[in-house]
Amino acid sequence: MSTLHFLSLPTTEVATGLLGMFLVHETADGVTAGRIVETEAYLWGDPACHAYRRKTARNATMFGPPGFAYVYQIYGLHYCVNVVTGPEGVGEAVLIRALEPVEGIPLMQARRGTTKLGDLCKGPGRLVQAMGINKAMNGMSITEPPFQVVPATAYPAANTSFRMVTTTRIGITQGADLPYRFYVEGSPFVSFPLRKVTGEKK
DNA sequence: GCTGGGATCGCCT
DNA sequence: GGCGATCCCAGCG
Repeated sequence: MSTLHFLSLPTTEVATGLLGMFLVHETADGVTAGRIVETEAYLWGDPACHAYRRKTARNATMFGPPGFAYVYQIYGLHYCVNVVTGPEGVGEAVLIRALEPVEGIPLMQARRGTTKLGDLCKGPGRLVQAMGINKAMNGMSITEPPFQVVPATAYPAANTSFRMVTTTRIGITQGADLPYRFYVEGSPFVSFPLRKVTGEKK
């Protein structure tokens, strides 16, 4: 199954399936890559979803076809990156919340201003900074270079089995009880391991 | 045309 | 664990 085909699956399947896959960004400064260890799904009809009310200039990317990056600014100073899912016309996406640093760690350290491995990509704003993602990348394809999601098979050394934990999402007020957050059990790179756990599988 | 709130982070205690 | 930084835009008028 191609990456684009995978990203065309229902949003919660994409959110869970992205765990263990890799996010790769090639820039003039070098390549950075990380294993996705934490995601959140934002669905149609979900009050926490940016596309809940209607299509606007800010959330327009979410209404486009799947396989593109939705980058937005939060709290005036941080950025978050999502993978757009759902068919064109439907505003759904998966927020990437944490990565395990895999490639280009010195570059991540320089961008983040810290050498501590556990602080490089733990949290949506941090991973955006570590990967060199910026708001100009809103609407960019996330299935081909220089910015792409790649299957775990691309990094066999880091392709280890894991169990998935399902919890409620972080930092939202609307839809706070919905079980749409997923992470790799036991990973030290997950942003908030302790949270209301609603399920576990895989 | 104004106002308030938000899918966060880092520094302080 | 608490709080300040700081900006885009939706909602209302």
